[in-house]
Amino acid sequence: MAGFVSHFTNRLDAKGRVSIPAPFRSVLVRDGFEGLYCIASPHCAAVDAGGNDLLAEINKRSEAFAKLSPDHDALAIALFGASENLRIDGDGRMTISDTIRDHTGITDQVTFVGMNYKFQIWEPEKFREFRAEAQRRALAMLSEQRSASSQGEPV
Amino acid sequence: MAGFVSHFTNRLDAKGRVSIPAPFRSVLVRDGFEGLYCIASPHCAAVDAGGNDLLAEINKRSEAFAKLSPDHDALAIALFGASENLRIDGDGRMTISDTIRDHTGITDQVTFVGMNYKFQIWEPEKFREFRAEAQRRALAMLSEQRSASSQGEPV
DNA sequence: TGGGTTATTATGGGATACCATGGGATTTGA
DNA sequence: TCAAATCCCATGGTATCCCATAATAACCCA
Repeated sequence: MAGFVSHFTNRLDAKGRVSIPAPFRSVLVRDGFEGLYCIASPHCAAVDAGGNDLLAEINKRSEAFAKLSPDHDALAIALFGASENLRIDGDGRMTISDTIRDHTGITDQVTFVGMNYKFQIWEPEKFREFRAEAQRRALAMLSEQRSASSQGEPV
Repeated sequence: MAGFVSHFTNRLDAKGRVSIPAPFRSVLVRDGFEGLYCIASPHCAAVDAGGNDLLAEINKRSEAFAKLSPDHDALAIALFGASENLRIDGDGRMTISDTIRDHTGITDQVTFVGMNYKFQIWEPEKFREFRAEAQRRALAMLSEQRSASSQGEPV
Protein backbone atom coordinates (compact mmCIF):
# COMPACT_ATOMS: atom_id res chain seq x y z
CA MET A 1 0.00 0.00 0.00
CA ALA A 2 1.22 3.47 -0.83
CA GLY A 3 2.10 5.34 2.32
CA PHE A 4 3.28 8.84 3.21
CA VAL A 5 5.55 10.31 0.52
CA SER A 6 7.02 13.71 -0.39
CA HIS A 7 7.25 16.70 1.92
CA PHE A 8 5.26 19.89 2.50
CA THR A 9 5.59 23.08 4.52
CA ASN A 10 2.51 24.81 5.95
CA ARG A 11 1.90 27.83 8.14
CA LEU A 12 0.63 27.84 11.70
CA ASP A 13 -2.30 30.17 12.40
CA ALA A 14 -2.85 32.33 15.48
CA LYS A 15 -4.44 29.43 17.33
CA GLY A 16 -1.52 27.08 16.75
CA ARG A 17 -3.28 25.06 14.10
CA VAL A 18 -1.76 23.76 10.87
CA SER A 19 -3.24 21.91 7.90
CA ILE A 20 -2.08 18.33 7.50
CA PRO A 21 -1.15 17.92 3.80
CA ALA A 22 -4.09 16.49 1.90
CA PRO A 23 -2.16 13.48 0.52
CA PHE A 24 -1.22 12.50 4.07
CA ARG A 25 -4.81 12.87 5.18
CA SER A 26 -6.06 10.41 2.60
CA VAL A 27 -3.46 7.89 3.76
CA LEU A 28 -4.70 8.33 7.33
CA VAL A 29 -8.30 7.79 6.19
CA ARG A 30 -7.32 4.52 4.52
CA ASP A 31 -5.44 3.51 7.66
CA GLY A 32 -8.63 3.94 9.66
CA PHE A 33 -7.06 5.38 12.81
CA GLU A 34 -9.21 7.91 14.64
CA GLY A 35 -7.05 11.03 15.00
CA LEU A 36 -3.28 11.25 14.67
CA TYR A 37 -0.81 9.32 16.79
CA CYS A 38 2.33 11.36 17.56
CA ILE A 39 5.54 10.48 19.36
CA ALA A 40 8.66 12.55 19.94
CA SER A 41 11.57 10.94 18.12
CA PRO A 42 14.31 9.87 20.52
CA HIS A 43 16.96 10.41 17.83
CA CYS A 44 16.27 13.89 16.50
CA ALA A 45 14.28 17.10 16.93
CA ALA A 46 11.28 15.71 15.06
CA VAL A 47 7.95 14.14 15.93
CA ASP A 48 6.84 10.89 14.34
CA ALA A 49 3.19 10.84 13.33
CA GLY A 50 0.87 8.26 11.82
CA GLY A 51 -1.95 5.84 12.46
CA ASN A 52 -2.32 2.16 13.23
CA ASP A 53 0.88 1.20 11.42
CA LEU A 54 2.97 3.46 13.65
CA LEU A 55 1.12 2.41 16.78
CA ALA A 56 1.64 -1.26 15.94
CA GLU A 57 5.35 -0.65 15.55
CA ILE A 58 5.53 0.98 18.98
CA ASN A 59 3.44 -1.74 20.60
CA LYS A 60 5.74 -4.37 19.14
CA ARG A 61 8.70 -2.68 20.74
CA SER A 62 7.18 -2.52 24.21
CA GLU A 63 5.74 -6.03 24.15
CA ALA A 64 9.24 -7.49 24.16
CA PHE A 65 9.32 -6.98 27.93
CA ALA A 66 7.07 -8.31 30.70
CA LYS A 67 4.57 -5.80 32.02
CA LEU A 68 5.04 -4.45 35.56
CA SER A 69 8.80 -5.06 35.28
CA PRO A 70 11.22 -2.14 35.68
CA ASP A 71 12.37 -2.58 32.08
CA HIS A 72 8.87 -2.41 30.70
CA ASP A 73 8.02 0.59 32.86
CA ALA A 74 11.05 2.51 31.63
CA LEU A 75 10.27 1.72 28.01
CA ALA A 76 6.58 2.55 28.41
CA ILE A 77 7.40 5.94 29.91
CA ALA A 78 9.84 6.71 27.10
CA LEU A 79 7.41 5.57 24.39
CA PHE A 80 3.84 6.19 25.55
CA GLY A 81 4.65 9.00 27.96
CA ALA A 82 6.21 10.87 25.05
CA SER A 83 3.24 10.16 22.78
CA GLU A 84 0.09 12.11 22.10
CA ASN A 85 -3.16 11.18 20.47
CA LEU A 86 -4.07 14.35 18.58
CA ARG A 87 -7.39 15.00 16.99
CA ILE A 88 -7.87 16.17 13.43
CA ASP A 89 -10.55 18.82 12.96
CA GLY A 90 -13.17 18.91 10.24
CA ASP A 91 -10.86 20.90 7.97
CA GLY A 92 -7.95 18.47 8.26
CA ARG A 93 -5.92 20.49 10.74
CA MET A 94 -3.98 19.50 13.87
CA THR A 95 -2.94 21.70 16.80
CA ILE A 96 0.75 21.86 17.67
CA SER A 97 0.94 21.19 21.41
CA ASP A 98 3.53 22.70 23.74
CA THR A 99 5.18 19.29 23.98
CA ILE A 100 5.72 19.23 20.22
CA ARG A 101 6.83 22.88 20.22
CA ASP A 102 9.47 22.15 22.86
CA HIS A 103 10.80 19.08 21.14
CA THR A 104 10.93 20.48 17.61
CA GLY A 105 11.45 24.22 18.06
CA ILE A 106 8.48 24.92 15.79
CA THR A 107 7.31 28.54 15.85
CA ASP A 108 5.31 29.65 12.79
CA GLN A 109 5.88 26.99 10.12
CA VAL A 110 5.81 23.19 9.99
CA THR A 111 7.44 20.79 7.54
CA PHE A 112 5.76 17.42 7.01
CA VAL A 113 8.08 14.69 5.71
CA GLY A 114 6.67 11.43 4.34
CA MET A 115 8.44 8.25 5.45
CA ASN A 116 6.11 5.60 4.04
CA TYR A 117 4.49 4.04 7.13
CA LYS A 118 4.72 7.30 9.10
CA PHE A 119 5.60 10.92 8.56
CA GLN A 120 7.70 13.37 10.53
CA ILE A 121 6.98 16.88 11.77
CA TRP A 122 9.88 19.35 11.66
CA GLU A 123 10.76 22.96 12.11
CA PRO A 124 11.59 23.83 8.45
CA GLU A 125 15.14 25.13 9.00
CA LYS A 126 16.08 22.23 11.29
CA PHE A 127 14.80 19.82 8.65
CA ARG A 128 16.96 21.41 5.94
CA GLU A 129 20.03 20.99 8.12
CA PHE A 130 19.11 17.43 9.00
CA ARG A 131 18.53 16.50 5.38
CA ALA A 132 21.82 18.02 4.25
CA GLU A 133 23.63 16.04 6.91
CA ALA A 134 21.75 12.85 6.02
CA GLN A 135 22.64 13.25 2.35
CA ARG A 136 26.28 13.82 3.25
CA ARG A 137 26.31 10.63 5.31
CA ALA A 138 24.52 8.65 2.63
CA LEU A 139 27.08 9.76 0.06
CA ALA A 140 29.93 8.78 2.34
CA MET A 141 28.38 5.36 2.92
CA LEU A 142 27.87 4.81 -0.79
CA SER A 143 31.42 5.72 -1.75
CA GLU A 144 32.69 3.49 1.03
CA GLN A 145 30.65 0.62 -0.36
CA ARG A 146 31.98 1.29 -3.83
CA SER A 147 35.61 1.26 -2.78
CA ALA A 148 35.00 -1.93 -0.80
CA SER A 149 33.24 -3.64 -3.68
CA SER A 150 35.94 -2.64 -6.17
CA GLN A 151 38.35 -5.01 -4.54
CA GLY A 152 35.78 -7.66 -3.66
CA GLU A 153 32.24 -8.77 -4.40
CA PRO A 154 29.62 -6.68 -6.17
CA VAL A 155 26.89 -5.09 -4.09
CA MET B 1 -6.46 0.30 20.43
CA ALA B 2 -4.74 3.28 21.98
CA GLY B 3 -4.72 3.31 25.77
CA PHE B 4 -3.27 5.86 28.22
CA VAL B 5 -0.94 8.13 26.27
CA SER B 6 0.93 11.42 26.80
CA HIS B 7 1.53 13.18 30.10
CA PHE B 8 -0.17 16.02 31.99
CA THR B 9 0.50 18.06 35.11
CA ASN B 10 -2.41 19.33 37.19
CA ARG B 11 -2.73 21.27 40.42
CA LEU B 12 -4.04 19.99 43.72
CA ASP B 13 -6.71 22.16 45.32
CA ALA B 14 -7.11 22.99 49.02
CA LYS B 15 -9.07 19.80 49.60
CA GLY B 16 -6.43 17.54 48.10
CA ARG B 17 -8.33 16.93 44.90
CA VAL B 18 -6.87 16.85 41.40
CA SER B 19 -8.48 16.51 37.99
CA ILE B 20 -7.71 13.29 36.16
CA PRO B 21 -6.78 14.33 32.59
CA ALA B 22 -9.85 14.10 30.36
CA PRO B 23 -8.20 11.75 27.81
CA PHE B 24 -7.39 9.32 30.62
CA ARG B 25 -10.96 9.52 31.88
CA SER B 26 -12.37 8.50 28.53
CA VAL B 27 -10.02 5.50 28.45
CA LEU B 28 -11.29 4.49 31.89
CA VAL B 29 -14.88 4.77 30.69
CA ARG B 30 -14.10 2.48 27.75
CA ASP B 31 -12.38 0.08 30.14
CA GLY B 32 -15.56 -0.07 32.20
CA PHE B 33 -13.92 -0.12 35.63
CA GLU B 34 -15.87 1.63 38.36
CA GLY B 35 -13.48 4.06 40.05
CA LEU B 36 -9.69 4.02 39.80
CA TYR B 37 -7.44 1.15 40.85
CA CYS B 38 -4.20 2.42 42.44
CA ILE B 39 -1.11 0.57 43.65
CA ALA B 40 2.24 1.89 44.82
CA SER B 41 4.97 0.94 42.37
CA PRO B 42 7.64 -1.28 43.91
CA HIS B 43 10.29 0.10 41.51
CA CYS B 44 9.97 3.83 41.93
CA ALA B 45 8.32 6.74 43.75
CA ALA B 46 5.17 6.52 41.64
CA VAL B 47 1.70 5.04 41.91
CA ASP B 48 0.31 2.80 39.19
CA ALA B 49 -3.30 3.56 38.32
CA GLY B 50 -5.82 2.14 35.90
CA GLY B 51 -8.83 -0.10 35.48
CA ASN B 52 -9.49 -3.68 34.49
CA ASP B 53 -6.44 -3.91 32.23
CA LEU B 54 -4.10 -3.09 35.11
CA LEU B 55 -5.97 -5.38 37.48
CA ALA B 56 -5.69 -8.23 34.98
CA GLU B 57 -1.92 -7.78 34.75
CA ILE B 58 -1.58 -7.87 38.52
CA ASN B 59 -3.72 -10.99 38.75
CA LYS B 60 -1.66 -12.65 36.07
CA ARG B 61 1.44 -11.89 38.08
CA SER B 62 0.18 -13.40 41.31
CA GLU B 63 -1.30 -16.43 39.61
CA ALA B 64 2.15 -17.36 38.38
CA PHE B 65 2.71 -18.59 41.92
CA ALA B 66 0.71 -21.51 43.28
CA LYS B 67 -2.07 -20.39 45.58
CA LEU B 68 -1.65 -21.16 49.27
CA SER B 69 2.09 -21.23 48.83
CA PRO B 70 4.06 -18.85 51.03
CA ASP B 71 5.30 -17.09 47.90
CA HIS B 72 1.77 -16.48 46.70
CA ASP B 73 0.66 -15.12 50.06
CA ALA B 74 3.63 -12.81 50.26
CA LEU B 75 3.03 -11.53 46.76
CA ALA B 76 -0.68 -11.12 47.35
CA ILE B 77 -0.01 -9.00 50.42
CA ALA B 78 2.57 -6.95 48.59
CA LEU B 79 0.30 -6.37 45.61
CA PHE B 80 -3.20 -6.09 46.99
CA GLY B 81 -2.25 -4.78 50.42
CA ALA B 82 -0.58 -1.77 48.84
CA SER B 83 -3.48 -0.99 46.54
CA GLU B 84 -6.51 1.23 46.87
CA ASN B 85 -9.72 1.57 44.96
CA LEU B 86 -10.27 5.31 44.68
CA ARG B 87 -13.47 6.86 43.49
CA ILE B 88 -13.78 9.53 40.85
CA ASP B 89 -16.14 12.41 41.60
CA GLY B 90 -18.69 13.90 39.24
CA ASP B 91 -16.18 16.38 37.85
CA GLY B 92 -13.55 13.73 37.07
CA ARG B 93 -11.35 14.36 40.10
CA MET B 94 -9.60 12.01 42.52
CA THR B 95 -8.37 12.71 46.06
CA ILE B 96 -4.69 12.10 46.80
CA SER B 97 -4.59 9.90 49.91
CA ASP B 98 -1.88 10.09 52.57
CA THR B 99 -0.57 6.74 51.37
CA ILE B 100 -0.02 8.17 47.90
CA ARG B 101 1.48 11.36 49.35
CA ASP B 102 4.00 9.38 51.38
CA HIS B 103 5.05 7.16 48.52
CA THR B 104 5.33 9.85 45.86
CA GLY B 105 6.25 13.02 47.76
CA ILE B 106 3.40 14.88 46.06
CA THR B 107 2.65 18.29 47.59
CA ASP B 108 0.81 20.73 45.31
CA GLN B 109 1.11 19.33 41.78
CA VAL B 110 0.61 15.94 40.16
CA THR B 111 2.01 14.56 36.90
CA PHE B 112 0.00 11.86 35.13
CA VAL B 113 2.01 9.68 32.73
CA GLY B 114 0.34 7.42 30.17
CA MET B 115 1.83 3.93 29.81
CA ASN B 116 -0.77 2.36 27.53
CA TYR B 117 -2.42 -0.26 29.79
CA LYS B 118 -1.99 1.90 32.92
CA PHE B 119 -0.82 5.34 33.93
CA GLN B 120 1.48 6.55 36.69
CA ILE B 121 1.07 9.33 39.23
CA TRP B 122 4.23 11.33 40.03
CA GLU B 123 5.52 14.36 41.83
CA PRO B 124 6.45 16.54 38.81
CA GLU B 125 10.14 17.12 39.64
CA LYS B 126 10.75 13.46 40.51
CA PHE B 127 9.12 12.50 37.22
CA ARG B 128 11.45 14.73 35.20
CA GLU B 129 14.46 13.06 36.77
CA PHE B 130 13.07 9.57 36.28
CA ARG B 131 12.11 10.25 32.68
CA ALA B 132 15.61 11.38 31.75
CA GLU B 133 16.93 8.09 33.08
CA ALA B 134 14.13 6.10 31.44
CA GLN B 135 14.91 7.65 28.05
CA ARG B 136 18.55 6.63 28.34
CA ARG B 137 17.57 3.08 29.24
CA ALA B 138 14.94 2.92 26.52
CA LEU B 139 17.40 4.02 23.84
CA ALA B 140 19.80 1.29 24.89
CA MET B 141 17.01 -1.30 24.98
CA LEU B 142 15.68 -0.25 21.58
CA SER B 143 19.03 -0.30 19.81
CA GLU B 144 19.62 -3.76 21.29
CA GLN B 145 16.27 -4.90 19.89
CA ARG B 146 17.08 -3.50 16.49
CA SER B 147 20.46 -5.21 16.19
CA ALA B 148 18.89 -8.45 17.43
CA SER B 149 16.17 -8.43 14.78
CA SER B 150 17.43 -9.67 11.42
CA GLN B 151 16.30 -6.65 9.43
CA GLY B 152 15.85 -3.51 11.40
CA GLU B 153 13.13 -1.12 10.32
CA PRO B 154 13.76 2.58 10.02
CA VAL B 155 12.79 4.63 13.00
C1' DT C 1 -5.73 22.65 -27.35
C1' DG C 2 -7.54 26.17 -24.78
C1' DG C 3 -10.60 28.67 -21.96
C1' DG C 4 -13.88 28.68 -18.71
C1' DT C 5 -15.85 26.22 -14.72
C1' DT C 6 -15.88 23.51 -10.77
C1' DA C 7 -13.36 21.10 -6.71
C1' DT C 8 -9.98 20.95 -3.60
C1' DT C 9 -6.96 22.97 -0.36
C1' DA C 10 -4.82 26.01 2.92
C1' DT C 11 -5.89 29.59 5.93
C1' DG C 12 -8.61 32.96 8.81
C1' DG C 13 -11.96 34.05 12.38
C1' DG C 14 -16.42 33.95 15.25
C1' DA C 15 -19.21 31.11 18.21
C1' DT C 16 -19.58 27.28 21.15
C1' DA C 17 -18.37 23.34 24.14
C1' DC C 18 -15.21 21.33 27.12
C1' DC C 19 -12.02 21.22 30.90
C1' DA C 20 -9.36 22.32 35.00
C1' DT C 21 -10.07 24.66 39.07
C1' DG C 22 -12.26 26.98 43.01
C1' DG C 23 -15.57 27.15 46.61
C1' DG C 24 -20.11 26.66 48.98
C1' DA C 25 -23.51 23.33 50.61
C1' DT C 26 -24.76 18.76 52.10
C1' DT C 27 -24.02 14.21 53.61
C1' DT C 28 -21.37 10.64 55.90
C1' DG C 29 -18.94 8.50 59.52
C1' DA C 30 -16.51 8.12 63.76
C1' DT D 1 -21.14 16.79 67.19
C1' DC D 2 -17.38 17.75 64.51
C1' DA D 3 -14.34 16.77 60.75
C1' DA D 4 -13.79 14.85 56.51
C1' DA D 5 -15.61 13.36 52.37
C1' DT D 6 -18.90 14.08 48.68
C1' DC D 7 -22.03 16.61 45.78
C1' DC D 8 -23.22 20.65 43.26
C1' DC D 9 -22.59 24.90 40.87
C1' DA D 10 -19.68 28.89 39.06
C1' DT D 11 -15.89 30.60 36.06
C1' DG D 12 -11.88 31.63 33.12
C1' DG D 13 -9.19 29.83 29.72
C1' DT D 14 -8.61 26.81 25.94
C1' DA D 15 -9.75 23.73 22.30
C1' DT D 16 -13.22 22.46 18.98
C1' DC D 17 -16.77 23.24 15.65
C1' DC D 18 -18.50 25.72 11.91
C1' DC D 19 -18.51 28.82 8.16
C1' DA D 20 -16.03 32.12 4.93
C1' DT D 21 -12.44 33.14 1.41
C1' DA D 22 -8.52 33.23 -1.67
C1' DA D 23 -5.51 30.54 -4.32
C1' DT D 24 -4.59 26.58 -6.72
C1' DA D 25 -5.47 22.37 -9.15
C1' DA D 26 -8.53 19.36 -11.76
C1' DC D 27 -11.96 18.94 -15.04
C1' DC D 28 -14.92 19.42 -19.02
C1' DC D 29 -16.53 20.59 -23.29
C1' DA D 30 -16.25 22.92 -27.37
